[in-house]
Amino acid sequence: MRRGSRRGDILDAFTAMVAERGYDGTNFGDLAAGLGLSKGTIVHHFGTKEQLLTELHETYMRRRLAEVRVVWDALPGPAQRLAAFLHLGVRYQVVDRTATIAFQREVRRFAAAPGMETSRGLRDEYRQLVVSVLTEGERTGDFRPGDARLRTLQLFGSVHWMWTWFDPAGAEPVAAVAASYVDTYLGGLLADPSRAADLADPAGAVVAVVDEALAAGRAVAGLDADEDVGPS
Amino acid sequence: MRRGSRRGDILDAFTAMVAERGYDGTNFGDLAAGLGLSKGTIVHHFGTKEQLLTELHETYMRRRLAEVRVVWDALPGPAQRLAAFLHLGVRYQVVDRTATIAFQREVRRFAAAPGMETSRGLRDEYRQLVVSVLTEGERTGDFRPGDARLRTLQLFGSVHWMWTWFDPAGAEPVAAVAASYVDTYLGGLLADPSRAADLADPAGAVVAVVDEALAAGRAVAGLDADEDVGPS
DNA sequence: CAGGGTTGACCGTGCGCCCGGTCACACCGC
DNA sequence: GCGGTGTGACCGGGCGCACGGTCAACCCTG
Repeated sequence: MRRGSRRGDILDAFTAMVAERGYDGTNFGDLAAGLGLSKGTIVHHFGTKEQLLTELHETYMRRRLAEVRVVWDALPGPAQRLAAFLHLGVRYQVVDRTATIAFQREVRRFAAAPGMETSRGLRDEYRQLVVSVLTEGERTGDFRPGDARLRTLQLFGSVHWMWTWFDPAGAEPVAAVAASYVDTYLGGLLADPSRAADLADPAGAVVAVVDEALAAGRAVAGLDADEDVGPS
Repeated sequence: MRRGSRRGDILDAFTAMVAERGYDGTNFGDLAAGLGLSKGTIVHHFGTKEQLLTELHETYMRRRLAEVRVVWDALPGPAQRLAAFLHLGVRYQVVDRTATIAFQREVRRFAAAPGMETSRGLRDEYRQLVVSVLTEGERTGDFRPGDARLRTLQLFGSVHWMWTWFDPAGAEPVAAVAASYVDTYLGGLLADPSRAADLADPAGAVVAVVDEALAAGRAVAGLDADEDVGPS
């Protein structure tokens, strides 16, 4: 609505194209053609292709951190918090799908790129939150002792791999995937594994908070519907 | 040492470059320069860049399936087999590192590409083995009931994400990572979680078989040392 | 001398980015 | 109200380059 709606359109289209084709496969020509404007206009707004990517990454991570803040405040215990993180991670395959794919498919490649310091900082912040939840849970005795960093990376891996196979139009609903992941993962961590079922339950308290966080996030972003962009 | 040493050299160099820069970042010019020959020679041997990638993928998957066959024969129970799969998956970050990174960093992108049918078939075969181990283990009562496919994908995810962060020269030895992953994952699956520690143990029976399988695989490939190629 | 291995000049294409310029509009003193 | 001045979105052609791939000729080796 404001000045710069054009800018937003360009970033959105860029995001969609990166999700479909990857960064290298995305070019100004097709992007401009799809938007009905010229290559020069895109350059005018963003300067370089790299800048487009930087903004994509930063806005993405900021949305994620905002959501985490909500669950963090609403859920006290480390077990609930960890379960919520996992539920959230899985939900991104549907909630903010296009951006999620665009972001996840090549994160590693751009992690060390110049100009990406900010977004890398945000990612570190996110990861650190999970690590601290794990160490906290070990301290309280909720979790069996173990390496918090490795466990974090194990969790991140399963979530970051999802864009690879998950089909939002498929038979398997996201909630079911999240439930399965939480059940298995938390089952392996909890000192009392019988608690896992409750934390995984799609109708349980944890998921209720997760839904709330996602709704809040969508409100901030301006309720952009998540279209069904499938990567190629 | 290998038949068509020239061809082998080119494929090895290609693999190393893809691991470092990705497929798009890999070009004939640099590749040829690095090998001390001309672009034309590479084209003469392989025809297209795509062909290089196809061979990389197929040889990679064949090596992996050969290893799996060894553990499959040596280990009877589903719990042991599953643990061995995970140990193997983690070990690839060191054993066949360069090829592993070249393979994993963009698998998804080329999954549906024409000419990749064979390698995709091999990947399906590999995945199906894990799924069948999981269903078998559920039948025998070793594992708690759950969705075998989702659990497989969860496992694959954590393993496929490793190239992203694992540093073979770092303080954390692979065996420790594997132990942690197995302990957590199997702990979440087993009807009797106390069995997990034994399956994860780096000095245990499962790992012994895994080592054997990897040694056998390396013998077939012609004992190429695994250099420390770090992705960028 | 046959034929595979190798060369290096060359081609066509696609892409990121630049740049001179148009146009609509807001703001100004008069 | 009106000419003048500035601003910023947008255009579109094109430069320069890098890359995948071609090709005709050369050089060994058996």
